[in-house]
Amino acid sequence: MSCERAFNPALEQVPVVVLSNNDGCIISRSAEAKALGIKMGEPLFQVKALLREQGVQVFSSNYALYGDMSQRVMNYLAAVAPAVEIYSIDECFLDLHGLQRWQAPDLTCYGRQVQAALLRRTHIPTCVGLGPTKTLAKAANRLAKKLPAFGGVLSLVDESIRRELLEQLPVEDVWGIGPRYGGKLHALGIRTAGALSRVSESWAREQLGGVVGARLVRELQGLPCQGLAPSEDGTLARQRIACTRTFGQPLTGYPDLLRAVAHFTARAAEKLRQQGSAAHLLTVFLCPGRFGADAQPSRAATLTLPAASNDTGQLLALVRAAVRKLWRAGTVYHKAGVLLAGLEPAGRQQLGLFDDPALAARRARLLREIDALNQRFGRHKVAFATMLAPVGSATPRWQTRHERRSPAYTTSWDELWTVPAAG
DNA sequence: TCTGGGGTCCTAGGACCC
DNA sequence: TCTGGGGTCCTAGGACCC
Repeated sequence: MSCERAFNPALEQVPVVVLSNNDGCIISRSAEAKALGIKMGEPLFQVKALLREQGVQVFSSNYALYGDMSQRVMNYLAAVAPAVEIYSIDECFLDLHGLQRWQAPDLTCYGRQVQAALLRRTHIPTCVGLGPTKTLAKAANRLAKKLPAFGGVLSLVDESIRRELLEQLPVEDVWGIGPRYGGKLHALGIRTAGALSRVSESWAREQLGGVVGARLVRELQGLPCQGLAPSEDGTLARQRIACTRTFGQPLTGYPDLLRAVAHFTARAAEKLRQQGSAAHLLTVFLCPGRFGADAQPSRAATLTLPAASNDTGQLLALVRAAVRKLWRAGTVYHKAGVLLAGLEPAGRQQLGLFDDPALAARRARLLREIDALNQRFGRHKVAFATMLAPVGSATPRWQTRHERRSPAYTTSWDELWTVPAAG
């Protein structure tokens, strides 16, 4: 929502929401939209009337824009902190050990400077939470968002402040307490983060899933149990890579389904190569409807590759076999996906007895070139034949709906932001 | 009556996160 | 009519090994 606002001043101070893929659910809301009672994750069709009545501005998600804006924010943070861990598209942990200029009581000033600089550079508003553990930093961030008096920056480094403020944080707002544990804790009389920080380790182990609960409580007490996940560029190497989509319109035909799954495979393989991995396991699944009368369980097939691969062509050969096995005539499919697991660093695969190392090197080079072309000219401009529909056919029906998407202001020459002339 | 004591690997399921 | 798409970690249990 903040990315939309950054390029469209007319969205300031009015209710704005952003939709999930396929324009299905609401996944981001401005404060004004929250105040109208619109909930996170709510299906669009259930609130359509309310949105119209209240004049809420509605956007399809625009990941080209959000991803690029996220990178700008993360790049700045990486420049001002000794180490960073990019936790999600809109969150980042900074390790401040070794930060020379700023010491404990001043860390809030540091937080304010970072917050102000981000707003100036990217127009993205942020909240900063500081603490001796990740869990306390998250708690501080949550409180900074909830209590306007702090101006979006709060430190829980000081113990007496911590004791006081953790009492004001509902236990279900603690990082790692979801709906299940939240309900359980309330039933057991633990209602705030402060109360949770005072339970014994053995009690935490018993009630909150073993070692996970024990770590959570220790972190609340200020004893670090999770370090920064190390990686050079701040991104985490994934252990699994998936690409799954609900289709724009349901599919029944085998060729349509195969083309859709082939696209997901190509995308998953790109992500795999991007992080320098190769996969041993490939899962393909096809889902009929999830809702209504003709809802059926999804069918999946997992294949083991003889040698780890990140070669789209090799993966497609297996995917083709899997789809042929899973597909049933007459079933209406709403969603499909590809999952890659058993990842290892690429290029370390044992060559089979009859594999030709020179050929493998040429394949790798070919894939690098294809990735570079698609990076420059647009996703899947160069594609494998399995992905393609006959020449001249209409837009594939499986493609995601995004009827209210804003322009890719920062990543496409054709959609650059234009500044209205003064006067 | 009496029935060892270690391991590993994999999968499914449950909890959580954004 | 219409319901997203990614991820993580842990535990228990089964199959198998010596």
